[in-house]
Amino acid sequence: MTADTHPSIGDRTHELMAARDDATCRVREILDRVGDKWSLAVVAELGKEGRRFTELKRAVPGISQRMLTATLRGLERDGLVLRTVHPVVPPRVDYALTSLGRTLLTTVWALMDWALEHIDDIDRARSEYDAR
Amino acid sequence: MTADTHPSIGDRTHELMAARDDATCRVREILDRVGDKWSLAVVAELGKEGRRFTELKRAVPGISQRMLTATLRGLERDGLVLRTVHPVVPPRVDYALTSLGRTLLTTVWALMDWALEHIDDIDRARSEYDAR
DNA sequence: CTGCATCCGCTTAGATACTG
DNA sequence: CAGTATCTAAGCGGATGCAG
Repeated sequence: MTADTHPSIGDRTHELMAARDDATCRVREILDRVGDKWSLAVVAELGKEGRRFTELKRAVPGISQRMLTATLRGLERDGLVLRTVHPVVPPRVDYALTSLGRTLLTTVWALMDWALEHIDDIDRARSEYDAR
Repeated sequence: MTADTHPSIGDRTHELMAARDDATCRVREILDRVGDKWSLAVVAELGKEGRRFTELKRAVPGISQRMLTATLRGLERDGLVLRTVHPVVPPRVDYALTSLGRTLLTTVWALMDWALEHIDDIDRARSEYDAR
């Protein structure tokens, strides 16, 4: 299957681009993890402080139980969120960002800054485009 | 940031969190724009240099004509990509990042750095989680 | 309280064929 | 070369009911 049928691009260029292509690929993986509908909101919420399940549900408007559970599971699986179960009745489960999760939060804030800085430009571009 | 020392949810806390909630919301908008399956790869590709349609199709493995068109339209609509049509036969259309698009690229690179730096941690966390 | 199981509609995106 | 149009399959996510 893997036949070298793409000699169109020069070898040197290919090598030089390899690192960045790889990075692009990795970023896709990252975006696949945090780019879904709810992960970012949950991470941002947990960035404020650790929360319980129901607190999170209240804090993230519009999220369903099902999606909150799924989102937390995914984040926990990726080592971004720590889940702590207290063996009491009624059940109590605390969620908090891990150190890895906090480094992500920092990076995400950079994206937030970009968003806040340029959202107006994008909205304007959109309006102009849609006007045609 | 939060001068309020009480962790209870009150009006002041709500106000103080409004800015960050808003930022979270904005980032969701941004992620809705660039967080799809192909936008980032296309932006990264255009970050190297301007490209023609078919060149991009070759440069982004796996993308279909349909999705490349849709992705480029979206990026153009948001003012991130400039589309230049040359009235010649056969048709020639060049795509390039706008200055706004380049600022995004810079931010995306920050995310790339994070990805490259922590992807191993995530993979490890995943493996450990899946082992259970 | 904190989930899991099920059903189901909607959106997304891949494949394919066609056009200027 | 650079798209558009149509069909279809897969997956996301919402609502609801049940359980430990």
